[in-house]
Amino acid sequence: MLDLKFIRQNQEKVKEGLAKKQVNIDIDRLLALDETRRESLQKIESLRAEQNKLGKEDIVKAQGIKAEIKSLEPALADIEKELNSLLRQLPNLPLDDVPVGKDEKDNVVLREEGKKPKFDFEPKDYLAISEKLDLIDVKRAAKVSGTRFGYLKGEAALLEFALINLAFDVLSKERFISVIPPVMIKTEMMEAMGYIDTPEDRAERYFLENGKLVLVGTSEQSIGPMHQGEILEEKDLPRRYVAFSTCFREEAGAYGKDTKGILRVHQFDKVEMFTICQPEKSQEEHQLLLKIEEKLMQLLKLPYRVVHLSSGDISRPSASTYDIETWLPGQKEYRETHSSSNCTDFQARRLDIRYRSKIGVEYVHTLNGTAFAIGRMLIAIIENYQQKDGSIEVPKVLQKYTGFKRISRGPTSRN
RNA sequence: GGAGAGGUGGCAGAGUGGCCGAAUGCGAUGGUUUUGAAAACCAUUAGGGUCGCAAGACCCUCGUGAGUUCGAAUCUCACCCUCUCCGCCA
Repeated sequence: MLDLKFIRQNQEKVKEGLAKKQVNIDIDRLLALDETRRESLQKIESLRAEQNKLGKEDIVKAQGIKAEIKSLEPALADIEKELNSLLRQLPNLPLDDVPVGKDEKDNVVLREEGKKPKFDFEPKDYLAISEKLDLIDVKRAAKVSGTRFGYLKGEAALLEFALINLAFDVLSKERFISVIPPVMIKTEMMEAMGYIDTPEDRAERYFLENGKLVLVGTSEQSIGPMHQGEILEEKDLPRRYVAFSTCFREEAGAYGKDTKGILRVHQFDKVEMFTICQPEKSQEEHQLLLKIEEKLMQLLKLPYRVVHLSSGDISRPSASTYDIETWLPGQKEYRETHSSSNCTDFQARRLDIRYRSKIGVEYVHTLNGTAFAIGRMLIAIIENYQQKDGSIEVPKVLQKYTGFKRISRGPTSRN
């Protein structure tokens, strides 16, 4: 949510920002409503003041004022309803350094890092490799759950635990607080996080039958509301969390896209970072999250590139987003594996998370970033670490967690 | 799932129709004292909104929402949450 006062005082800036985000909302209508609201409010408040002053001195007159207030209130309520609904529809505005553009085609590649592996054979696609080694079973998953599901089996399952352990080890050292959060949250919390404001957004969520709960699409949605309604002390900031959770996504807008394998599935596990900080520190914090993501990639020795998303491609709550795309030699392209966003005070306003500084009480900024999205990391590891003989080498940093160095057919093969 | 108790400021806790945005204690902040600290003492200390250049004035908020009343933390209803006991259960 944007600050109404800010909108009032920066009309052109807001309109510009909305245009950059490819969103069309009538700001003039919003401002007109705001104007009427304040007029109406003044009238009602002065009546109330009069009523309060009267006390029990003139009960008949007080009754008259009461009736008058009652007659004015419905109009105000209507105005506020429309005003709030308009306010809710506004996305966060992009920061100044965000590349202006329509969609993902306008994203800007900032840099490429790591060495792409060289093969003296034609590298295979992760599905082909993992089918042979019986690591990923999408056929049986389709039988049991439908399309866009998968079973991770054998070493793939163990590799997931290794990745989780690596992420938690690295992030604990950075003083992140480890969390395993609920994956079902109240719809009002999902709303406060800014993920069900539009019909398209709603279609992406799994709402539970009881109507009160919704499955998270990322643990960010569960961690953010932890501090809902709280006023934090400045000395407790930044507050950094690392959370592991399963994530659930309808992938409603993705018909026909990435239908094979486990690149885009309804359910996957993810280690996610979420931090809360002072407004003036959020850009720096965003760089920290990105740096940690890159560090994790470097530990795995995976080739990747960093992309600054264009204004038209970033999510509603975000003011600036960097993606990390990892090189997949089997598919000969970079695919998104990480995403980190600075949501500034957008979520904090709706969640009502503030902090107390010397100057006063102010809204915090919230940020989130992927540590590891497990499925996609498995894909990246399998394709980058594949060997000529069809086996997969385990990245060195993970070996101490897995206990094995190579995944190949042999005594471990299963049915 | 059944029975009972309860939700008040940063925390603890009083308050059962106007004198209450709210006693008291703790904490926090500033000050006095001290070589420094502690202790003691003094002062300040909820959030939001409207108007205003400002000083300030006024309005709203005691889990949430509706209601009764000239007037609600206090009475009524609904909902949410927490705790205790019983049942069930990984």
